Amino acid sequence: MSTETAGTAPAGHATRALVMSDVAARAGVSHQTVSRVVNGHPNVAAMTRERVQRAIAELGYRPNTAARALVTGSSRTIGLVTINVNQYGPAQTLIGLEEAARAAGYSLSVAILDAGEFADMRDAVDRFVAQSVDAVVVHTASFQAVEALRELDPPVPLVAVQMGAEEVRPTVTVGQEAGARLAVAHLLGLGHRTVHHLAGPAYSLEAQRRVQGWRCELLAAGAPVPELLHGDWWPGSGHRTGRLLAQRIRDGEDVTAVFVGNDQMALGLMVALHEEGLDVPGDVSVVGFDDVPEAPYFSPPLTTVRQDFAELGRRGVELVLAKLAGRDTLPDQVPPVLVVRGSTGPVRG
Amino acid sequence: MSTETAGTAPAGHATRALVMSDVAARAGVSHQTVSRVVNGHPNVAAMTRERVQRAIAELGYRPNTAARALVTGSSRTIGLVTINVNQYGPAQTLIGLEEAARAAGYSLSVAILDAGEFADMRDAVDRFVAQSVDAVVVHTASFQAVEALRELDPPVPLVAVQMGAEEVRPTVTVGQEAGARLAVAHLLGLGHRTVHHLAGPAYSLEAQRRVQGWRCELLAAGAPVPELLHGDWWPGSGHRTGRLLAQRIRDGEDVTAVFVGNDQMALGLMVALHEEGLDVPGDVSVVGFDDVPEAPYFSPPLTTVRQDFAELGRRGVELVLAKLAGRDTLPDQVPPVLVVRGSTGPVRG
DNA sequence: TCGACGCATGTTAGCGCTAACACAAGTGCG
DNA sequence: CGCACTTGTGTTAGCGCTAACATGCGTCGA
Repeated sequence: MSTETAGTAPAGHATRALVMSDVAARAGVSHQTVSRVVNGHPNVAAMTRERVQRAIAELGYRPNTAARALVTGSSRTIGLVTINVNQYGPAQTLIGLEEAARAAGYSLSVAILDAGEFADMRDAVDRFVAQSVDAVVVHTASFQAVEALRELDPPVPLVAVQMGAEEVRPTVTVGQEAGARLAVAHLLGLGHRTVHHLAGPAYSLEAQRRVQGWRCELLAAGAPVPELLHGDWWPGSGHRTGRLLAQRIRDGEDVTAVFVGNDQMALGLMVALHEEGLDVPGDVSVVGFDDVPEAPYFSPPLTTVRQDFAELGRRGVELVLAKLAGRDTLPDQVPPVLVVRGSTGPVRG
Repeated sequence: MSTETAGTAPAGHATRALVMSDVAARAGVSHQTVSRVVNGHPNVAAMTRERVQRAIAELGYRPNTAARALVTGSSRTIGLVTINVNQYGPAQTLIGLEEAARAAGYSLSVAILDAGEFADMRDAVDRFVAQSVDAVVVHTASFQAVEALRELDPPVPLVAVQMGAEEVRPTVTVGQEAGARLAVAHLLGLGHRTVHHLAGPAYSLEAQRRVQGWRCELLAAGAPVPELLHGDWWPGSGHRTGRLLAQRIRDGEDVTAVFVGNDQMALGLMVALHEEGLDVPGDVSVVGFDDVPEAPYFSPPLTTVRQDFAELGRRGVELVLAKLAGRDTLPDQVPPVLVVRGSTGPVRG
């Protein structure tokens, strides 16, 4: 038998040009049979299958993704459009997504947008489509991005993650409103007459959702709704707002509790309050949002709303898989959890 | 002339099956001419080129990446193997990489390893090779990962970023030793007799490099080299070490300056020192590493060594492009910078 | 006993693109 | 004025794989 004629590259690891027919030759079958084995088709004799698998293992063969993508139209890749991966949340979500995608046999291709701009978004999605991705996951939460998404109609499933705009598409979100209400309820429960809110930037849907939750909970409790404050997610804006609030307190305004849109701003805010001679939580209670790993080590340790970002990513992939399998899907929500630490306390009698 | 016969999908955005010959038909040329225009070949008449470009624009055509990859063997994609993207540094580097890659017309495909294990690393690189990536960038710094890399010999350029093992391959790093020496020199310059060091985990090459820098600088200054302490990069381990050091100080040990392997551990450490009634920088000066965005808002604001992670990513791509262009490359270093804030001060007289 | 059927496998076509060659028309030079 | 050479364009082959059809053989019910 001329089965072993493929003896040119036995355990090759330097020059790779292994193709399916190399494996076929070694196993003494046709390339199609190798293809069947690789793809798990049922009608292959057990012995043949084994022989082919051995040949694959011995040669270290991997099917060429491009060829496969060309003929099937699928590259077993998911495209991710995201922003601000330097922030804790998006980074964690990325990890969850990649892990779940890989577990399901998909690769992850990423595009990081500078701003959630229409053109960038469209371009990123177009690129992914040209790459024959099987699905696109969008992880951004600006109004612009949502607008851009509405105009888009890619020929592959598109799922949104943490968009704050559940109506748009199949979406997974952490319940932003629910989280905000948790925070506000906690503070009101401690006896605070009302709760101020330092929100994220106006373009952010997530920020807006948290504002809604904050307002609802206040209204539900019959508490007055103070003027809304805006930051940019970064510590510096929290710091500036802290100074501002301290000034207002000196002016006699009744500020005893602040719900801050994320942990980083909460950090800046608490530092500013300290600098102004105010005690947290003695004078002002502070609640953050996210529960970053550093939060327990802020001074004082930050009470915050935990979002399970990695789970968000995982569910995003689940949603993708469901869509690809043709199953119909409902918007999904990961519930937020309030983590009480030292930055909140009863209102000073 | 039957130039306009491709009138089926004029401004299509729903069902996409646009291929090169659609464009060719619309422009009244052969598909090869379209290919030439798309790829910028010189021998195309200006008028023809323009006509084709108009057809492309009108139809919204994008060449199919898979088909291109199949024939050229290049997918204009860079594969990134990375770890711990939830940490500030790797996340920033990812951003820098993606941005630079996209600017150069490359996509970025990512694999995030749970641990820098041999099998995982090999698997990730193999997957990338099967995907016809043009190059692989490895961003991890464990000994295991470096070992795995040594065994690997992928048929595409492989560049390492921040590996702490410059000898292995073309590499870009932030000067870890230089950064550590900066920190130690700063503290010694403030009059501290010696500097303790809370290092990152033992498996980390970066951590080891910083240890080397710390030790060298101490030896060069003729200062005693205290026992090395190890953490795991996270705030909790900094906190535990802070308690430990406080105990030692109570026991009479001479600890007035600590150089900590990253900012997160420095945060935990400072908090523990406070809890134990010690003042920073009054009793103990602390220097971190990384300069995370929160560092200016720690209590006290953290003196730290800034690494330009995004620049690292950008240079990584530069190195890739250089390799692809056949240019030979030297290991590259991004210089670290000491940022002095409030956590360091002169030794208490 | 024989045709219908199922199973294991082989053969062929073609996914959308680029590379290599083919060819017609124009250009320059001895 | 013809030959080499350039320029613009078309035609053909084939990248590595999967889908669809073809084939050959054993099994079973009528």
